[in-house]
Amino acid sequence: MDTKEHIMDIGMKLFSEKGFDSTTVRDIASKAKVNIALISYHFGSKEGLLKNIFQEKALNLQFHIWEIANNDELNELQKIHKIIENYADIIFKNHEFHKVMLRELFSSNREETHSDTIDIFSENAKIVISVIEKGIKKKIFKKADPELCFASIIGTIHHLMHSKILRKRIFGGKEKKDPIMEPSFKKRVTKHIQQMIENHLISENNNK
Amino acid sequence: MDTKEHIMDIGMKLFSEKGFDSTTVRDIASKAKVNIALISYHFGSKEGLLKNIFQEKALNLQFHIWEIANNDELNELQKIHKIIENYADIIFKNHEFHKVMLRELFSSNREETHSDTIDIFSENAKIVISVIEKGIKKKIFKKADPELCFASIIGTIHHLMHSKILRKRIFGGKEKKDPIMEPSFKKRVTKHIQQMIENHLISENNNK
DNA sequence: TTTAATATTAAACGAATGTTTAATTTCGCG
DNA sequence: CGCGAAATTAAACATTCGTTTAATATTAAA
Repeated sequence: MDTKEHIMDIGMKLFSEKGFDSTTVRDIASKAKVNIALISYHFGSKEGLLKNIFQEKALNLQFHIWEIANNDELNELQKIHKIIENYADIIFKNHEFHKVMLRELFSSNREETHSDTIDIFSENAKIVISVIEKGIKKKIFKKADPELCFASIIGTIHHLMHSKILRKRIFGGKEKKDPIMEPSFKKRVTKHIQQMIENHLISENNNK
Repeated sequence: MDTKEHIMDIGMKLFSEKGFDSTTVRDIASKAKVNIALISYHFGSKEGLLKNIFQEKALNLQFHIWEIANNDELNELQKIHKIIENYADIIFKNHEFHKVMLRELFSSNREETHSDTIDIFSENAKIVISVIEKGIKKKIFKKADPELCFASIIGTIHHLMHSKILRKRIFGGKEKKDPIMEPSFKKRVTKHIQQMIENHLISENNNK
């Protein structure tokens, strides 16, 4: 049973690096040092492996946004801050699987994983957007574009997750090493997005 | 010679929809209603077709960021605004090819197009970042994270470009149609990013 | 019209893909 | 130990992929 987990681990890594279609079962088998047939044996098929990975890893990627949005002890600004922190936490922690998910979101080659991902994303989007809308209604926030605020929050994180090379080049310092594992980088990203969104939603600088 | 252009057009559309690896030469040939052999005949190979598309379309995607950054008649805030407008203009106008480029950026399966894209992106990044840094030095901008500001600008646009389905769901209104061709949508995106970045870089709300 | 280069076609090619088969090994349990 | 189920293996499988071939059609110039 250890083999199954091992294959899923290697598979996820390769899928996140090269994409599902460009990863062959022979790639996975050789890197995992198991026989090719084991992928079909354990998961039915290559796509079955992907679905298994989704089923197991998607649980780790549950954003508890709904709970934050419905926490009466927080005002809307605090909610947005918490949501941003939560997003960054979870995505950084699961960045490999998250990249697999993003790929499934952006291509529609496999219907099931594609629509699963869409559901997760648009569900979260709706919640965040409604929090911003409520903040605007309460006049805690000034007028803004809630849908695009969400796009900026999630888009910033995605952009940093997506390309390891760009990340190294721009944030890796002189040694050009990948900063994604450093806690300071996650903090830096979180703080930037929080400040940017707060400045945008709160500041008095009401340039129409 | 018309055939060549036609194949490139169909190829770009399919590459942007399904990705290079998942698009077969038979897909392209049947959708373009030409013989399969013509792709190899005209472009040498499937990858040759991609490179040809890059060579032709990348010219349309030249961001004139350098010119904006070195325009002495603009202050740093105006430069940033113009750069954002320029980005949105060009990417919206070439969103299909831009998606192909993003895919090449995010996967490293084809060395040439991959590194080409990296160069374009990191070059632009450096220019935008240096403009923000200069603005901070001049005290036009308050302290901020220039690298992450760039990530937010480009990440917001990318996020909107990348998934047609999410775009329809969130911005398509009740009919759920793709807003990407509507000029009002581009304006809306441009204005949002400009305001957000301005609020972030200018506002007096100096939290932290 | 003739001719040679170019463009297009149908068919086949070899290589690589995901999957299956059948034999073998490993393992848990009486 | 002995036995049956599960795991693993090597080999072959059919299919699909990008590409090539050789024949035909089209074009443009002499």
